[in-house]
Amino acid sequence: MVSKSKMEGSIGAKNKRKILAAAEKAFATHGFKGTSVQQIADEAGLPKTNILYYFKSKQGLYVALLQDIMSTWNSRFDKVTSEDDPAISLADYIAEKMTMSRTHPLASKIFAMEVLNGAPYLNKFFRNEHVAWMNGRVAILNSWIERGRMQAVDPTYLLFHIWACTQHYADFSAQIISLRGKAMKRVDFDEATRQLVHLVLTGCGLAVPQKYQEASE
Amino acid sequence: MVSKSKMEGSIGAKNKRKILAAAEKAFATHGFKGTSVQQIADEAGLPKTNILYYFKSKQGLYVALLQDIMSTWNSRFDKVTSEDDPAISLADYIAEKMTMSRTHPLASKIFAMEVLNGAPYLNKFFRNEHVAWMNGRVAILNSWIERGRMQAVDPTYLLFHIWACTQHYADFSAQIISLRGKAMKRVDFDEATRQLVHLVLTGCGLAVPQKYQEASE
DNA sequence: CAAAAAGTAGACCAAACGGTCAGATTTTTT
DNA sequence: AAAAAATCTGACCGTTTGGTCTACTTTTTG
Repeated sequence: MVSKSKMEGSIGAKNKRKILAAAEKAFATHGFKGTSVQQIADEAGLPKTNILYYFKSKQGLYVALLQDIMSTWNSRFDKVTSEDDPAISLADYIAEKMTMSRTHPLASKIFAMEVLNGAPYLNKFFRNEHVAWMNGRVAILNSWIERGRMQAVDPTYLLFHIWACTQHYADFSAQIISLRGKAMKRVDFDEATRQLVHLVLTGCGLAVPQKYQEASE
Repeated sequence: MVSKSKMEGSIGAKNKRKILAAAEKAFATHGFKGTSVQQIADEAGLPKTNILYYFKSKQGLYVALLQDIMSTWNSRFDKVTSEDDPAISLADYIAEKMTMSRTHPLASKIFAMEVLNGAPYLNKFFRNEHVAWMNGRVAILNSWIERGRMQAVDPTYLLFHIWACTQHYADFSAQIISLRGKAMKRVDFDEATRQLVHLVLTGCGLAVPQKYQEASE
């Protein structure tokens, strides 16, 4: 029989997940310094000492949370090739990122705060995996451009702009809610996605795929 | 003779400016909670007690800084009318906001952090002046659309996307520097501006004005 | 079932922090 | 020059915080 002390469903693993969820909520709302271990403990329904038991320190918990967040940021766009259709690939990527902002806004906010503060814990990740990812995607975009499948825009800036717009809906939700007078519902996200897909694809000289033209998919 | 105790160049006014500049730097780098009054004092070259003398409290200083920042965010776009040219008006607005991100990145970061944390000190501003500004600009954009001077895009989402992209260059500079391998210089900002103007204007069915097509203005 | 490992929990501590206070010094006004 | 206002400064204080230590309980293992 498999040892239970290292299983997924063990007490330890369950509590770790509970703590990470509580920490995500607290850090996203008050920042790293603005969050006390006690707050996370209350949110998780556990005594403070237990948090320090499962994670060596507050910083250790934060780093673990950051890694947890980054590991969920995989996308179908990671595996797109020069043979794929530019319009559909980009539109789907934008839609995917918009869904992320709608379903995981806290993760986006924590990432944003980390980068705002100079990304002290992400700089290594940026310089390694992230640069490699970027180079790969830029190469694909350039190959599309060379083959005349899309207009000659700068791939790097294009990706920056896609990230900026999609993440904006999670990171700046407070401003968006104030200005709209109401929160963004599912249908609003769908409409924003269509607007953004139209903006980006038209801006790249691409036709907007059918499913992003009227009703949502 | 005018009383000197209330003049611009008086000791008090000069120190207040010095403190605000130091606070901007510190808050942008470490957040509100992450910044100690002592750090601001050191940065300003003044004893800690003086900071509390000029501003009642740390929070009072933060609010004063926030107001100071918001008061510098005026734009020529505020006064654009239905008679103006959509392409030039939007392109100039984008260029203006990009310049802001290049010359005042700290202000942008503090604003971003405030909104990320739910905008507790800006909600009133959002619900009043900001909503009024928004309504006015949306009306102008809609009038352009009605007259067939630009494509029928949603003005609200369009403005969100412009803000997202332009502010991204200030707020996410750490990520951008890591991915590019080097900081954004003046010429890089000019290129990014051209790319963004092209994306947005083309996406709105507008022709890109001459001065945003090749070399910078 | 007994030993070991994992998890729970209260008491406690040193450091950091925001803020106060009283008094000294400088600048401005009359 | 004297009074008044503004500015400066060190000493000090109550609170909060991250983290440790120790002891107890539960769960897992052999």
